[in-house]
This record gives sequence, structure tokens and C-alpha cells, in this order.
Amino acid sequence: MKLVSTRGRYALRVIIDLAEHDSGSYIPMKEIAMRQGISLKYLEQIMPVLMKNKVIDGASGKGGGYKLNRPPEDYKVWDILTLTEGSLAPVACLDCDAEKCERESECRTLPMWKKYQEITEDFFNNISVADLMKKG
Amino acid sequence: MKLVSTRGRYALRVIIDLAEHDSGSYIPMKEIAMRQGISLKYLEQIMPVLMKNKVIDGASGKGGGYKLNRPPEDYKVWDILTLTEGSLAPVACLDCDAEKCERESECRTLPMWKKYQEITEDFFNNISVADLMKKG
DNA sequence: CTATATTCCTACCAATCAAGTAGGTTGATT
DNA sequence: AATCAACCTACTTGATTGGTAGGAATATAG
Repeated sequence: MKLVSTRGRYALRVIIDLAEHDSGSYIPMKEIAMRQGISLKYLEQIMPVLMKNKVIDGASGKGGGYKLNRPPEDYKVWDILTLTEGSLAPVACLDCDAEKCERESECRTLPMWKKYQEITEDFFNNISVADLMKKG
Repeated sequence: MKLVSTRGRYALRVIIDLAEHDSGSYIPMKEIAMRQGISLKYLEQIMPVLMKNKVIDGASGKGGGYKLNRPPEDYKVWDILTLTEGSLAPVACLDCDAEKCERESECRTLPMWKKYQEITEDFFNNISVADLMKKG
């Protein structure tokens, strides 16, 4: 099973693309879709999520598109992934809207899953979009 | 999205159960299912996988059931999970049978996913079933 | 040899999610 | 007014999850 689906991966690639091609003006989805080899129609589903969460700025109409609203250093991979994936819980028990587990108190494995979740959060929180950009 | 589904989690709990109730003789699935609150019919799907991979020994007929074939220290969480889950790749690109990605050489995110995969493997390889057993 | 306990096997199923496609509407610029 | 571009709703296809159902094979105890 996979932790991160195309939604999260594409979102990340889009943000990196926006950062690498930042010129101050809006970049149309079409351009990003072409460059990244992602279907425009599929992107149309992913971008609004990012915009509604104030991660990027968008503009409709001619000359419109998207652009970042902060420097790349301020975008943490963790934030982008959790927004698009919902939660990065390793197991259902640790999901945001998980129903209380009866066996929680006696569960031998729960502490391990929690520790792993911590490690995961730390890992992706320590990587920014700036770190992922092509240097030079 | 979840990394580990019930199959992997249940398998792990079963192995721990077998370790904690080890008396040298075979323990029937029914007993494990009751104790762990897992459907017998669902367990019937999971156990054969473990047996075919020599993780546990099984016996049919009266007095039959399953038992471990090594000490709990020798069972690494990583092994049990990968057997039952297939692969613990964080993204599709890193799956065992992933088709070669065109963008691999220029992908900004691939190194990150690879590093995360390493961390994951290290984490679960350093935990054994003995570590998860109830002490005392 | 038979009753019973137990695994083993094949098939089925409902719900959810992934990964898109399709088509039209609204909004902004030139 | 033409055009570009985001926005919105709905649909589709395939795979996966998390089971269920029923019976066949196997082994032991009496």
C-alpha cells in the first residue's frame, strides 16, 4: 500500500514548478500541466484545494493562473502533503476521524505506530520546497 | 492514505499473540481470532501467507493450529509487514513492480521519497516481536 | 471407522478510493 | 466581443479493502 498518492505528489511537483518558474506574474495551469506531464483536467481538481488553503494565489481570466504567496523556504513538504492527502497516518487507528479503538489500552503495536507517525512528520517538516528546487 | 492496512496489522498482532501464548503446541486460529477480536474467516486468508513464507508452522486437523518456529527476537516487524502488505513503498514510483518513470532523472522529489523509504525500513527492521510483547 | 476439530480453497460481494474524463459556466483582460 | 483561464459538477473505470460463504481436505481421539 502507498502512503502518498498522485494527488499529493502532483501537488508537490506543482509547487516546485511554480517556485522554479516564478516571475511575479501568474502562471496558467496549462503551462504547468504541459511541463509536468500531468493532465490539465486532473490538475483542475488539485489546485483549488491549495488555493482555498491560502497556499497559492490564483486569478481567473486572461493573464490568470497561479503563483506562490511566500518564499519557497516557507513551504514545508508536510503541509502540502497533508492538505492534499488528508492525513498521513500510517494506520487507520491514527487517522484524524478514527473511531475510538476498544483495544487501545492493551494494544501492543499502537506505540510503535505513533512513534513512526512522529518520525514521518519530523522528516517531511524538515524539508522545504526550497530544498527540493534545482540549484543553480 | 494509509501505509499499513488491516492485513499487515492483524498479521503482526497474530504473531505477537502466538509469541505470548507459546506453549510448544499448536494454537488454533479460532482461539487467536477470539482473543484478538478478528473474524475467523478473515484470518483464514492471512495465515496461509505467513505459513507459505515459513514464518510460522501450521498443522491441520484436530489438535492443529499454528505456532512460531523461531524465538520472538528473530521476527522483525519489517518482514511481517512486507510479506502481508506486498511493499511498504511510500509512493508508486518506488514500488517493486513500478514501471520505469520517464522523469526519474529530473525528478526533484524522488531522492526525498527514497530517503523516507530508507528511514521506514530502518525503523521497522529495528523492532522485533519480542520488543512488542508484554513484559512480565 | 467414525465423529470432531481444524486448516485449506475457491468464490463472491459491497464499499471505498484512485486517477482520471467530460462538458459547460463564470470571470477577467485586451 | 473575443479569448483565455479558472471554476464547478458529474461521470467513469479499475483496483483495493475488508470482509463473507460454503464446502473439501486432513488429522486426531475415541
